[in-house]
Amino acid sequence: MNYWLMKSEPDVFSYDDLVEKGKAEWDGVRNHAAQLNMKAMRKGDLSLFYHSNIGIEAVGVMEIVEEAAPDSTDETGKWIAVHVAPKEKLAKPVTLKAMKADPALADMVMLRQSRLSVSPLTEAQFKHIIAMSKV
DNA sequence: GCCAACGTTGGC
DNA sequence: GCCAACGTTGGC
Repeated sequence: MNYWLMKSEPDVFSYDDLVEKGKAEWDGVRNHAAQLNMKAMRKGDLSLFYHSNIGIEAVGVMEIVEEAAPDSTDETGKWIAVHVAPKEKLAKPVTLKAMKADPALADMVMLRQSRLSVSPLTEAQFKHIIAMSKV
């Protein structure tokens, strides 16, 4: 099982929007590194849902329910998307500030490459962030 | 194939 | 609104 972190601007698509829909295509990713990460996703993998720009914090956990398939919003046929479903809303959001301040997360890919919209997490990083959300 | 110019993302 | 990081485009 692998762990991921995926970003969305909440005024476009928020975690609550995902909860309302029940299941959604994670489309519109137009970056090769992010695409590679999505291709590596397997059914049952878990991902943090991170709100960029507004909130700037991890707010929930979602599950990959369908592996990479053509992005329905893409007409060129070059890009893929995965489908996700909400799993658990974090009791308390974990802010970027808190993640940056925590030495246990110093190697997080997202912290090192802030513009990457889909990035991997180690199991330890994932569990650490979940623990932070429960304090 | 290199690199300058430009556009976009995302945090502050 | 600004700026850093970084991806893309286009001229050579």
